[in-house]
Amino acid sequence: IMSSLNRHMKTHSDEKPHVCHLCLKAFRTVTLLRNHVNTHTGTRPYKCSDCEMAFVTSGELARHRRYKHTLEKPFKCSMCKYSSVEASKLKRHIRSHTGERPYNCYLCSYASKDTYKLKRHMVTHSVLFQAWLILHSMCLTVREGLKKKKRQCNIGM
DNA sequence: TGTCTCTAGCGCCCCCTGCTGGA
DNA sequence: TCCAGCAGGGGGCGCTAGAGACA
Repeated sequence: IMSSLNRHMKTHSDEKPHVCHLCLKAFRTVTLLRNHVNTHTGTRPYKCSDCEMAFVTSGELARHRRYKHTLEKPFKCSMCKYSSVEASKLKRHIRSHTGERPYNCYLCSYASKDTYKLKRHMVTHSVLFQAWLILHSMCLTVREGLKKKKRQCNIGM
């Protein structure tokens, strides 16, 4: 019990002795640091047994498996038939029942139910909107090119 | 005591769909 | 009527943090 308490107390301190040598970000535990470093190196030790996907953490793999393979959706809406793999998705869904819009645009009366919608909306205010569109279409072009290259590689193998 | 593992949570991006206003 | 722009709803993954389990 005391060791659990001691460990919990550490979460209230800013002590993060484990530092990433690649980006200098600090972490509380070695495991967190290792996971973080894996995101730099692309190391994904948790491989899905049913497809080609691989992940940095076991949690990500478990979630992927629920989304793609087991189709298990433990979070159920009490007001309708909607169910979700993740609690946060259910939370977002419930806002469509309650009408809650916590994310306000500071330039107009628009308010959004989630952060990304607000971000997307903000683009319509921006003088850089056109630039964004150009960049976005360039990104899509590059992505399509990479996909094509990947497909060619797979055919080649 | 340190590490692994699970769960929770926030964030980002994307897709599909429906509505609306202008051509 | 068609089309572009925009917002709503939701799927899927990236990453971090806290806490239980275990060697």
